[in-house]
Amino acid sequence: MSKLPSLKNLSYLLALHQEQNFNRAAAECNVSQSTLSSGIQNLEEQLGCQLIERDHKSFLFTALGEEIVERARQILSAAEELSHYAQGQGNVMEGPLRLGVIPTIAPFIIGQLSKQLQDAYPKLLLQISEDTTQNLLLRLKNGELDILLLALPMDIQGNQKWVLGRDPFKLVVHKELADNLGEPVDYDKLPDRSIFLLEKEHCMTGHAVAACQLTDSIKMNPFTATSLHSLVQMADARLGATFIPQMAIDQGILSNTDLVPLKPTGQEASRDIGLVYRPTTSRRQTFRKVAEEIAQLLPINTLR
Amino acid sequence: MSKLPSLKNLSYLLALHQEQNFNRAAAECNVSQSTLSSGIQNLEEQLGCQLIERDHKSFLFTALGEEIVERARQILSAAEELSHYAQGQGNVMEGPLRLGVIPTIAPFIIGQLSKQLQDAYPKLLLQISEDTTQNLLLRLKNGELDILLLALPMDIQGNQKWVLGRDPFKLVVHKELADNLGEPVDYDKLPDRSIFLLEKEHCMTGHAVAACQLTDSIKMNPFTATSLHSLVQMADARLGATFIPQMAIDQGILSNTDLVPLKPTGQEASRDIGLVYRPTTSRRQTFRKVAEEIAQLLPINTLR
DNA sequence: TTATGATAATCGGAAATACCAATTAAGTTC
DNA sequence: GAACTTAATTGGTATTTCCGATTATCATAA
Repeated sequence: MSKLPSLKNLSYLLALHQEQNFNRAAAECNVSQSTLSSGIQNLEEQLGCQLIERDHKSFLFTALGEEIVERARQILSAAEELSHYAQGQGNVMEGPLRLGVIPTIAPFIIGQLSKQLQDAYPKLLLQISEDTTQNLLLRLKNGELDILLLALPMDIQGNQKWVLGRDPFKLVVHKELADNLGEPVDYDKLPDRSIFLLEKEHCMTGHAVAACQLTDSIKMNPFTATSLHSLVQMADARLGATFIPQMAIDQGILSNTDLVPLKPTGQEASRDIGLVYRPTTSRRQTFRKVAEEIAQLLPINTLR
Repeated sequence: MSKLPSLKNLSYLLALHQEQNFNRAAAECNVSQSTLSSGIQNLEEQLGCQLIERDHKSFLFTALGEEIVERARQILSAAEELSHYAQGQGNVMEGPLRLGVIPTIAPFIIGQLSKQLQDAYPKLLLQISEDTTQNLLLRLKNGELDILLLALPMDIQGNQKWVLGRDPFKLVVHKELADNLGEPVDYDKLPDRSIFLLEKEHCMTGHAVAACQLTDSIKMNPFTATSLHSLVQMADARLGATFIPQMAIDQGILSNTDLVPLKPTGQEASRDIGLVYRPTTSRRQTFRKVAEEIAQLLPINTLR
C-alpha cells in the first residue's frame, strides 16, 4: 500500500490554498516558509501527482489539487472533531458549534435558542452567523460553519437536512384595512401593487409567493425591503399589506403597531424550517440534539 | 488548538482493536511491539483520555476508545481514498471497489455486472463478496466493504442508499399444476403447505411474503431451502410452488425445467434493489456510476 | 540599465521523533 | 515452580522535521 499523507502536510496544503502565498501560509501554520514549501513538495511526491503549477515566481492550484484540498478539509475536520470528542471524554454536547441562520429566521429564534441550549448543555459554545442562504451554503462547504438553519424547499447541494417544523405565513395589514378582506384573504379586494415583499436575495419572498398562491400577481409592489421589520413599518404606515412568518409574530414583531395578522389563501401557506449539514460530518449526534431543541421553538414542530 | 493525533498512531489503534493483541497488531503494522505500545500511549496522551483499560496483563477498550476507533476508521479510510484518488490522477473509476451482494441477487447479476464494468471502466477492480444482509452491513461498517447491493425495504442502520430498481416476484409451479390457478394466482387453489420458501436468514422470504400478501398463510411449507436453485428443484419435482424473482428467471434459472412463472397476487409483488454505502464516504461519484451500471441490469430500472 | 523587493526553492545542521532489540514485570499454563 | 505469554520500559540508533541562511527568479522602481 502506498504511504498516506500526513495530517500536517495536508494542513499546510489547506493553509496555502487559503492564503495563496507561501509566507503567509507558513505563518498561519506557525512554521517557517521552507518547512511549508518542502511539506508541499513532500505531499506531491507521496501522492504521486502535481497539486500546484509553479510559475517560477507564483503558483496556481491544479484541478486535481483543488479536489485534494476539498478532501483534505474533510479529513482534517474529522480529525479535529475526534480530538475534541476525546478531550470532552465523549461528551458530544461540548465545545464550539458554529450555526448559520438566515435573516428571516435569526432575530426570532436565536435569543430563546441560545438560552435553551445554554441551560440544557452548558458546555456547548454556540456561535451564530447571520447571512443569506447562498453565502451560508458556501461557508458550510468550506468548513467555516457546522450547521445551517434554513427555510425549505431549497437546493441544499450535496448536503443533508432534517425538516424541523413549519412556519405559517400571515398576511399583515393595518387594522382599518382588514375588515372587508375575509379569511382566508381574498387578494382581489386588495389594491394593485399593495403587497410589499423582501429583496430577492431573501428566499422568503419566493416561499411566500409560492405558498400563498401569489404567482405573478399584479398585487405585488415592485419596491422591496431588506428586513421584516421594514415591511412591518411600511404596512403600519398604511402603504399596503405584507407577509410575515408566524414565528416573527410570536416574537412580538407586531406589538406597538396597529397591524393585524390574517390567514392568507393557500392550503399550506407556510415555509418549512430545516437544519442542513455536510454529509461527511461526524457530529450527527450533536446536531440531532440541537435539532430537537430548535424544533421545540417553531410554531409547528414536525421533527420525528 | 490541541495537537492532532497522527494517522500512524490511529492506524496502530485500529490494528490493536482488530487483533486485540499488541504483538499481532504490531506485526500487522510492520513495526515492533514496543513501537506500537508507545504509539498507543502517545495517542492517549495527545487525546487526553484513556482508550484502553490495562488489566495488568491484558487490556480492554473503553467505551470512549471504541468510539474513537470508529472515527479513526473513517479518517483513515478517507485518507486512503484521497491517496488513491491522487494516484489515479483524479480518475474516480480506478482502483479496488469492494462490493457486497446478497445470495438472492448475486448469482443473477455479477456475471453481467463484472463484464459491463470491465468494459466501461477497465481500471476499476471489482471485488465481490456474497453474504447475508446482516453480515454485509457489519462488514460495511468496519470498512471491509465499500458498497452493498441489497433488497429493500431493510433497516440499513446509519447508512445511506439509492434505490436502483424493482424486481418482480413470480410464483413458479410445475406446468401440469398451473392450468387452474389463473393470474394473478388464487392461492386458495393451491394445497395447504405447498409453498416453499428460503431460510429466514434470507431477507427474500420476508419480502416475498409481504409483497405477495401471504402473511401467516397456512399455504406455506415449514421446510426451508438455502438457495433459489434448491427451491426450483423442489418445484420441478412437483413438491409444490415457490417464489422466484424475475432477475433469476431472466438469467435462465427455469431452463431445463418444466416450471412456469405466474403473476402472484399483490399490487406490487416485487422487491426493491438498492445500493447502500456509508454516509461518511468520499467516493459518492464512483458509487453513483456503479449504481447506474447496475440499474441497467435490473428488470425495472427506477434510478433517477 | 541597474537597484530593490518579493517570491519560492534549496541547503546544511540542529533538534525532535520514531523505531528497534533487549529487558523487565506480571500473569497463565502445564 | 518452570516455561510461556503478554504489555511496558529502557537505551541507543536512525530517521525525520524543522529552521535559518542562501539562492534563483521575477516585477518594479529608480
